Amino acid sequence: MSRDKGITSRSENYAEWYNDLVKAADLADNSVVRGCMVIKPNGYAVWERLRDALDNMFKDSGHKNAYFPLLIPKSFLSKEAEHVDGFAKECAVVTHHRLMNDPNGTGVVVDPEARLEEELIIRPTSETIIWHSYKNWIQSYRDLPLLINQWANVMRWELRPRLFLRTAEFLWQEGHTAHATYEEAEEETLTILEIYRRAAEEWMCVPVVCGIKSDGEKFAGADHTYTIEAMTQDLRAIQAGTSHHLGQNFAKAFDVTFQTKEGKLEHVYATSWGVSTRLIGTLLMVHSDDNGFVCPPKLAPTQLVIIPIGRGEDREKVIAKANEIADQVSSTKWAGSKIRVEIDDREKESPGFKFNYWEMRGACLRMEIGPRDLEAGNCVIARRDTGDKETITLSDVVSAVTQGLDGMQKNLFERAVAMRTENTIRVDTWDEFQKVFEGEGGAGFVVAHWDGTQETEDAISAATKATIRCIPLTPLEPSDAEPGVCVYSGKPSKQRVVFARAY
RNA sequence: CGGGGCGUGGCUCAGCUUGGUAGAGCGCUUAUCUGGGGGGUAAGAGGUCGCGGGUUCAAAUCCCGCCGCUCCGACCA
Repeated sequence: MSRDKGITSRSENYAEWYNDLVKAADLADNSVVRGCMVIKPNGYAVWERLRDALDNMFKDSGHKNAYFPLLIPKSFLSKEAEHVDGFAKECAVVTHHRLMNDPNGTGVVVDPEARLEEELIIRPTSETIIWHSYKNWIQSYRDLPLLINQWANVMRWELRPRLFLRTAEFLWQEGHTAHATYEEAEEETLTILEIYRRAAEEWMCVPVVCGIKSDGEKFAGADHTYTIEAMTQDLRAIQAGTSHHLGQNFAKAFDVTFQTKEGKLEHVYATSWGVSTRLIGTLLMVHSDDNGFVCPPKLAPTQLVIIPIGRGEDREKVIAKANEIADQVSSTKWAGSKIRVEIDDREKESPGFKFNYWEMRGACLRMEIGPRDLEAGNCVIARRDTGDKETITLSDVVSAVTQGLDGMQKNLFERAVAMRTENTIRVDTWDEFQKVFEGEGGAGFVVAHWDGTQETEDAISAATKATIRCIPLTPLEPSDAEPGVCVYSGKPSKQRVVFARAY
């Protein structure tokens, strides 16, 4: 009885599949305002888990949360030259503070009398407003390091929005730290990069390449940028998180100095780092399938769904048993929190409908229990990632569930690693390089030598639409770190870098 | 900013060429049978046809103007 699932298959149209998936999994809607996104409870639940995991790691490494305001004076943006270049083109601007009834008709219009003396921008990122504060917060070396994070929304006026991957408004965290030395700031950026790697790999089951961005791809206003890069099922790269060493650029722009032990006045060194709701998009693109959302157990809103089967007297008995099992399982802890269980006892929907429904929504494990099972003292547990069904005795339910969750968390990561490994290739000639990127879609990670120049990077990108995703911190294979010759220019190259088409 | 496409129940769309009482599927409500991979039957509810003007006895349909959305291109820590 396989019917149209309502989700376009990945092979048919990957972009369409993604859109269908977000809808079918009930994660988010487009808002009436282009580019803005309504995050629905099922989607927000995933974000909350991820946010909590990250927040704990930030706190454990000495960071404190604070909150800086949404609106920034327009003049602040231009204090750091590269920064304004990077963001000016995508800023929403507040020009007025009042509306009035339309004198010529119905509705309201902007009151021309209420123009702001200085226009405000809605933060595209908060460096400027934060460094304005830091100037007053920091006087002595004793005030350092200053380790602050904030959870906030930001707005970048995107012309080509896609739910979660690129929206005009998005949720994120942005860390902003100040340090006495370059080296300390460097250590901070790498500490955070490691936290991002762990969030991706240990929570999201998404393997990432940790690396440094080329100058062309670094953050506007940074000295250098570190990144974690993941590979999606359509073989593109996606930048999942960045950590920037800002040098003294912002300290100089906002005149943030501190007095050293020796009594000298010096500019502080800064970092900033962020991950956003784009991580949800990354998660979807890496694991989900043609039946819907596949969610790593640690992040899943529903880890076990129980579907009671049967009618009349049977139904009552089965539901009673289901509740008993749900209580037992949900009082058990897995990976540090109580197992999230739901019983789908809706009467009208058929069992088959519910199977599909929960698969779309990303439930990790499904328990089917009916009159036949009750008599035999059994139930059936199915796993979302593999589709495997197993009959188990009721006394083993708790261990079967925890093993199922363990197995799925492990399998998703291993599967993603395998996909990445299969689609990472080494290329040494320009002919071959171009051939790999023929056509429109992703072509995996291409690990090739690069002469280190911006001109070459631009030329390669213009010819193939592939960009340098990063220079890996740890070579993917030991030989990647050996010198060679640039795949494009033939000039000397220190090591191989990762090229890909990117989101 | 350039080029295409589309606006009709909650959703997806048909109807428009050739003007004549607004339709289908899905979803929703109620009843009933059903139930281990998207069930069946029956009865219902729900629409100023994007907005404004024009032509006409009569406009979802023809004409003019506007608005909105969307796709492609350009752009994008």
